[in-house]
Amino acid sequence: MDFSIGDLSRRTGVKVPTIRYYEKEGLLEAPLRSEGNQRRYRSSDLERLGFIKHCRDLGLPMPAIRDLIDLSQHPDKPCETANRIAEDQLKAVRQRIAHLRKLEAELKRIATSCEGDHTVTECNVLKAFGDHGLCLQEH
Amino acid sequence: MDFSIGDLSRRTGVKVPTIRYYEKEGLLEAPLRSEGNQRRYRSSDLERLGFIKHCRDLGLPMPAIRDLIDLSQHPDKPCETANRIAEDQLKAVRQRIAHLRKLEAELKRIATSCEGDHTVTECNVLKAFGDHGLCLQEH
DNA sequence: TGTAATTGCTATAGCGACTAGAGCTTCAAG
DNA sequence: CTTGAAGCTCTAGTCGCTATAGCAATTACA
Repeated sequence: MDFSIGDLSRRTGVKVPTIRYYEKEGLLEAPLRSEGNQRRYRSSDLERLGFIKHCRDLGLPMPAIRDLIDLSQHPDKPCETANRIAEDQLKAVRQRIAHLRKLEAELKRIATSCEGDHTVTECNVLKAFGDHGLCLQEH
Repeated sequence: MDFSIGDLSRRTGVKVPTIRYYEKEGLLEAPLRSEGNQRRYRSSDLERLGFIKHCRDLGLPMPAIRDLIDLSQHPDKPCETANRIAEDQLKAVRQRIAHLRKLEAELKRIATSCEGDHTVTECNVLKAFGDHGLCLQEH
């Protein structure tokens, strides 16, 4: 019913300094302290931190997480904002995948352009790194 | 035959402060200066900056670019290092794609979990963001 | 109860790769 | 010759942590 910051860390997989950082940034509320000034958390904090962790794992930036937390404090509001955040993040992830796929294609070409042992002067890899014109597509 | 930093910027698409930053970091050599202390570049600098730009566009971190530049200064060395850098980057890109694909799947599920108008209390999107247990796979 | 190991505290600085701003000087065009 | 754009240096900010220093509190075990 009452965890140290280390307990919280072990249970969520979020590192101790990161937990303190989240508190400073206002994602976690400042908890009560022990007589010796150490943080003492309750299970609601554990839940909150788990929420944050999952969101971070999904790639949400901290302002988006803040918005979601604010939203969850107002149970009667419509949940459009949550939907929009999820959709925006999905779009962002898809864009990043598309970009990385292009990079993958170029890097595959570059990495296989230099067969066998060469010296630097004749190295196609170095040439390919230097010359955007050799690329198959924009990236 | 002799460019200002702005010329260099326009020709390569690298922003002016970024060019100065590359110089500070040793990726670009410090160029000669005009009488009024402004940087004057030659076409070799243009080439070098183009190389750096292309590498950055391909996602190479600056230390890898430094290694490639060092390598290109020693034309007689074997080009293994260049090959390794290209392969490492290709591997890294593929890993990131794999990770983002998992995120994409989860976010798709989350973003479509809440049909129609709800209030926050009944919002499946918020629930899904909070609960890793609902995920279809690890991510 | 003593003490040693572990965990906790605050505050500050560093990471990577820029980007923004302040306050000044130089340059190019008309 | 003036005006406005472009250049200069230096510092600080971005994001999401992570590391370090130098302490204080807690816990485990003898």
